[in-house]
Amino acid sequence: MSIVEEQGEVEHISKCSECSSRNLETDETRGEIVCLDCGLVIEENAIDQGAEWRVFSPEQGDQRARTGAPSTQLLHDKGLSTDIDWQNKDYSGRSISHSSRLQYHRMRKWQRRARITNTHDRNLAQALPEISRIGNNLGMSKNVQQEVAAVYRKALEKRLARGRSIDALVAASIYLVCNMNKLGRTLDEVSKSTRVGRKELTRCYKIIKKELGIRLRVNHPTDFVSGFCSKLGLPAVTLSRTLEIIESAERLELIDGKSPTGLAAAAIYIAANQTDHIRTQREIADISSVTEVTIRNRYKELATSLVIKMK
DNA sequence: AAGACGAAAGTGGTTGA
DNA sequence: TCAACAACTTTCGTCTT
Repeated sequence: MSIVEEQGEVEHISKCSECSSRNLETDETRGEIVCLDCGLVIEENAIDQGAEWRVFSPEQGDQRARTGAPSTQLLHDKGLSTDIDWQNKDYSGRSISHSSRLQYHRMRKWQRRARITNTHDRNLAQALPEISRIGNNLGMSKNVQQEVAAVYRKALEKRLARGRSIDALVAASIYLVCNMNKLGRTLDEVSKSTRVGRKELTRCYKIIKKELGIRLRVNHPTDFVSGFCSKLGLPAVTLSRTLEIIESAERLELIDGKSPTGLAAAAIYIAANQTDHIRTQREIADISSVTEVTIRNRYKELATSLVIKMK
């Protein structure tokens, strides 16, 4: 047995809690662990605990290892500033004299002040914890949160914070990164967990996207399918049937101009019906942020074009 | 009674002049 | 900047199971 196995990995998930299958897949950009047999999302905010560099031999490991935590976008100074220890001890652990103590006290005070100097830093110091908080709330991995922080920094450099609330800019950065990584988070989800209204959110989102010159592929219905199926507790058969339906819809050019969430919801409605895991239009509407009416219209359209008979 | 259906009116976003 | 337009939502009465 190797050393790694002996130590064991804390809380390592090896089995699906639903069907006990060991056929699991880890999606690191999404921060999700998914069961390939029943489609259940077992872990939503998995954190990538590995090192960010790769090692092919023990010597390389020694060479590449370094002291301190890796630099992070999630601290306003990227975790690179100096800390003055709070204990009044010298390097060998002995207490220091009264006059030195006063001197260190003054140094600590100025160090604290010097860290956050300008409005730029102050803004970051407020925004970055917010990104972590909301990111965790939405089940985003640390990697993705870092990406959000990087986008936010760029937005700040372009002076986009002028006259806008920090909250709105944070929310927009989050939504943008979600779209960049095809994480399938809806506008509503982001809006709800950030206290930023839809209108303000889309406004900021567009501005950042334009100013940073970010081009995105338009959201595709398939981006939402696994998330929706999981929320509805649907098995893998239904999931794959849904994907088939969307694929054929795409061939018949029924996709363009329609909302991807609506299409995903309708395809799921049909697939659930066909695979005997029936869900009502209401149930699907609730989790997909589209109305029953839209699901109805879409699924009627799909059913007639694809010649599908419902039970 | 629950779920599905469809009509009608209203809303917000996109496009093109 | 404004009007036209398609997609979508809300609301509500009716039908089906």
